[in-house]
Amino acid sequence: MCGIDTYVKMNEIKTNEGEEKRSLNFIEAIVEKDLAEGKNDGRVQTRFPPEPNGYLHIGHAKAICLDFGIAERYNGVCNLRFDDTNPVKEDVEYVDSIMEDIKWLGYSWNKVYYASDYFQQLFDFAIQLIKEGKAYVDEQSADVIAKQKGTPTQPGIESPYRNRPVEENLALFRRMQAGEFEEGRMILRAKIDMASPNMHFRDPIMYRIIKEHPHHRTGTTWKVYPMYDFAHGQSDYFEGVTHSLCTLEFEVHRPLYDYFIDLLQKGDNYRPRQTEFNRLNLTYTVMSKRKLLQLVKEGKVNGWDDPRMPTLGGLRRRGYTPQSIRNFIDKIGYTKYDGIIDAALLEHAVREDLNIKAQRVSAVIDPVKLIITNYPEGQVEMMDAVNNPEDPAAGTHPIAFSRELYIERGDFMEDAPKKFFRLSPGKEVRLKSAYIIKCTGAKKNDNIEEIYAEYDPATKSGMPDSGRKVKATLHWVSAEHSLPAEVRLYDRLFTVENPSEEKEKDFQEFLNPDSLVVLSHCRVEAELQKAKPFDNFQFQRIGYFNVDPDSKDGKLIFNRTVSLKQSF
RNA sequence: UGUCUCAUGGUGUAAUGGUAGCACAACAGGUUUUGGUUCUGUUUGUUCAAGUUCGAAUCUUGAUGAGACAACCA
Repeated sequence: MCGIDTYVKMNEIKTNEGEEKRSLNFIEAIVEKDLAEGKNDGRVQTRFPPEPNGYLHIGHAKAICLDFGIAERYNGVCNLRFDDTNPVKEDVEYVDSIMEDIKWLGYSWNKVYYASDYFQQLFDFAIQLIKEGKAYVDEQSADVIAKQKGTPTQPGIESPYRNRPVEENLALFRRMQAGEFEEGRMILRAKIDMASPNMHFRDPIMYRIIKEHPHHRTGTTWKVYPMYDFAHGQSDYFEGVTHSLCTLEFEVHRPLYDYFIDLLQKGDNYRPRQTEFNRLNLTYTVMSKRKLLQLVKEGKVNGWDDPRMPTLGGLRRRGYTPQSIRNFIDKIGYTKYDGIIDAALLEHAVREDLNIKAQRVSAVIDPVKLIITNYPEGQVEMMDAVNNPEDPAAGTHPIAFSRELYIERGDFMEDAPKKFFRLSPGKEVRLKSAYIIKCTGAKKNDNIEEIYAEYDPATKSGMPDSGRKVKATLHWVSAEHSLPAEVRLYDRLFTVENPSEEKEKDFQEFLNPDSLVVLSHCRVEAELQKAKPFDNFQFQRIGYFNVDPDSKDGKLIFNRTVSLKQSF
């Protein structure tokens, strides 16, 4: 059995010359060692093996980047294989979405396989094992079998059907496939060791009967379906996978993986090996597919791509770029340590990516009117607004300036404390891309209704006299020339800090009812009329937003990707 | 009274037996037509104990702690 002994010390690894200098993760180290030892004829092949029973989430992205990344790095191939051995849970809808999400992330597979392609081969292999006396048909109920299995600390006991004659097993298994028995009536088990300290060796189930749910690809051809443990390793072997990468919870399955491969292998210079890495855990984030499915089914969210979901579709609608997700995965690395990643790291990754890409536009989320009392009524000036200060080549776009503007309610204070740099009576600020103004007062009626200011014509952006320093710069839109829009600020869907907490309680306790806040009546600059779904923008000083694909004729909806590091 | 796996700042991740580094987070300061960005700096770490060694995060032994495993799920 391998374990720590497969871990390769860095000093045994020689990196190719000219290659960027970065330390190998432990899986790359294993691959390089295998290559150096001439294993598998120098071939590297991986696979990404999702079960088509849900949408891919950020945790899958970690596996995808590894599976495809390893293949890319070592000139190998990575195939997509749908692990569709349980028709009860699976659907073509998921097959399609999974392929789309992988493509969106920027990866392409060599071939698409389905575990169901191997149903005949697996069936034949099962027959072989029965003939060799290594498998038997058990007619006990699930309940009884579970009890006989023992516990992790207590050995199990053997089934009375364990020593059934080979011919009887063979006949029964064939009759199972012929559809002669009801679901749950009997199963095929491997005859291994009911006293093994590894629970998975206590005569694991190889096949069960499923008749009431047709398979999404094979229809009703099959009445018996292989279990994961009897399908996965063999599928790897049939395909020629050399490095079967999976998450830590499959560690205990590896001896069984090896057991079946041993029985299958034909003594060539090839053998698939399973290596486990740590699954992604994110603070505040529920990643369990079962629970995400529940949220969808109970209508707690609007589908799998609801922007509050940690699915790739949800992140996409929220405005995350594929590059930002790949950068994030790259930062967190692969180890065998089961930790929890701070969601701030994911947010940093998208900020970093969007900062260099996103166009800056003006939007006023909570508008209050600002009147420039000394600006001629009816006059309109087109100002040049910088598209992206991080990218001079991005150019500028025009934005209309007029006598009546909107600014953020929060950018004005009647009685400003010392640390408040923005607008208050008697104080000067710059209006971004426009003039320096001085506040002369405000009309109040419970709330501030209008703010008054005078502009200094000599301070127009870009003019010689415009260099005067003021403490703050505000964003604004022209009242007449701006558009109404809807903005959705998403908070965290879950308030759980540690994913292990959710195991203890009903995860719905962690649902945050305020996770979706719709702000209507916001005003955005007219430039945004040109925006297309999924376009990313940085709203000045507010955060990163993307255009929601739900936007309909003229009605703009923006989802917040992430707020700026600090905003006031 | 099981088997397997893991343990490096608050979080994650590096380090041929030889200066414990990087990123995020936090804090402080410079630049700035947005309190953003950017730049600089600061704080915080090898679970414990014994051993081997000139020298241990790294090797050995023993503790301790954490996770996984008892679906006719994957």
